[in-house]
Amino acid sequence: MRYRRIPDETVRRLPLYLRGLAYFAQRGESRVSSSSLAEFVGVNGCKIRKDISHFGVFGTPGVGYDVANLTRQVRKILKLTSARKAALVGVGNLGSALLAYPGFATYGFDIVAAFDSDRRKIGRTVNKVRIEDSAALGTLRRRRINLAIIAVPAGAAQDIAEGLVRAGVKGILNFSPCYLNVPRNVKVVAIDIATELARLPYYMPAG
Amino acid sequence: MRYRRIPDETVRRLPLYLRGLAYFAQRGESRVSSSSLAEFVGVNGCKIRKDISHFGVFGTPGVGYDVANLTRQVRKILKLTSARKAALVGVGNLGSALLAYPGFATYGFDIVAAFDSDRRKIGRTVNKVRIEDSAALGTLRRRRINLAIIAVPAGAAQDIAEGLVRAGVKGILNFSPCYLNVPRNVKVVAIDIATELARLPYYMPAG
DNA sequence: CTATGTGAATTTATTCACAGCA
DNA sequence: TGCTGTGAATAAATTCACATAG
Repeated sequence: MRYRRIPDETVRRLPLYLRGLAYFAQRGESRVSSSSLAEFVGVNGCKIRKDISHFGVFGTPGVGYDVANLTRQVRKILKLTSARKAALVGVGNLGSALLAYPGFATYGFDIVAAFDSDRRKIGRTVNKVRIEDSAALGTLRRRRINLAIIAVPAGAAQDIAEGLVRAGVKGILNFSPCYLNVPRNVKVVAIDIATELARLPYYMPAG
Repeated sequence: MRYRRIPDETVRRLPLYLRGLAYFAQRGESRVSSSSLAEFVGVNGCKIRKDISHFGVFGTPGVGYDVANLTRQVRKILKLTSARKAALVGVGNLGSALLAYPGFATYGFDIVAAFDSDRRKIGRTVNKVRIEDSAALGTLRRRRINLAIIAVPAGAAQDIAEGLVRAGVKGILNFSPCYLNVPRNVKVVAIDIATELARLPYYMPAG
C-alpha cells in the first residue's frame, strides 16, 4: 500500500467504488474488472485504474481486481475500517430524514446523538436517538464523537459549527446553505441541495 | 453578455454567488466587491472575477459590481429567470423533507407534483402536494414539467429515470445512491449523501 | 488609489496509448 | 489474448501578476 498523496477527486470517487464493489460482492463475484466496475458506477475504466494505482497495485492483468481485497484496501485508505459515531445537529424535516437515512450504515456510520435548540423537540426520540439541547454540544468530546452533520437554518450554522469545533469535532457534513468558517484542521464537506438543483437549468433547453 | 462556453466548475459556483448577492441586496448594499462576496461565499476573489468574466464584463474597477445587475445576469446565465416547476418521485423520509425544503424557492423552483409507488401514500397530501401513483409519470409531459427530483431506493431509480425521460424530463436531481443511465440530452446532477459523508474520515485524524 | 479583467504561468485532473504480466 | 498500471500528452481549472479603468 502506497502512501503518496491521493488527489481530492480520487478521494471523492473512492466511496463510489466501494458501493460498486459491494454490489459485485453481493452478487457473488469474487473478481471484477475496471470496465465492469466502470459501467456500474458511471466512471470510465481508465480513470478507475488510475485512481486505484494512486495507493497501490492490486489488480491482476488479464483478470481484474479481487473484490474482497480491493474493498479492504479502499476502506483502509478512506479510514472506514472501524465504525464511526456521528452527531446530528438540527432535527427539522431534513435532519429527521437524515436520522432515518439507511445509507450511512453502508459505510459504517452511526448517528448516535442528535441536538436541536427547539424546547419542544428536546427530550423526544427520533429513530431511537434522544434529542438533546444544542447547548450541550460540549459533551461530544468525552463521548468521543468527532464527526457531525449540520442541518440547521443558515443563520444558526456558523455558531453551531463553532460549538462543534470547540467540542473537538474534526469533520462536518454541512447541509445548511452557507459557508462555514472553521480552523484549517477541521474538514467540512458541504451538500447544498438547492444550489445543486439551481445548476440544472443551465444544461436544459430554455423552457 | 458573452456566450462562449462556461466551465462546469464556474456553473457550479454561480448559484453560490446568487446566494451571496441576495444577502448583500437584503442588507441594502447596492454594490459589492469580489473580495467581500468572496468572504461570504468562501471562494477566493480572483476566482469569482474570473468566473464572472466568462460571461461578460459587469464590474466597475475601483468600485465593484452592481448587486442588482450582476444578480440579473447570473440568473440569466443559469436560466433561472422564470419560475420552474419540478416533480418529486419518492415520498419517503427524504422525499418528504425535500417537499418541505424552503431553499428551492430561493431559486424559483416549485415542487408541484409528487409520486410514490406505495398504495398507502398515494392520494395523501404532503405540503399541499397530492401524492400520485408513480405509474402516472407520463402525465408530466402535458403538465410541462421537465425537471424532476428522484428520492427512491437505489433499486428503483433507473426505472424511474427512464419513465421520467419518456415523459420528456430534461433535468434530474438524483438523491438515490446509484448511477443513472440516461440519454445524452438529459442532465443528471447527483447528490449522494452517504458518499459525501464517507470521504470525510480520509481528512480526519485516525480516531 | 482601489478593484476589475485577463493573458500567462502553474497546478490539477483526465485521457491516451501501450508495455508487460497472467 | 485480456486487462492492469503508468508514463506521456492533453485538457481543465486555478492562481498569479499587472495593465487598465474609474
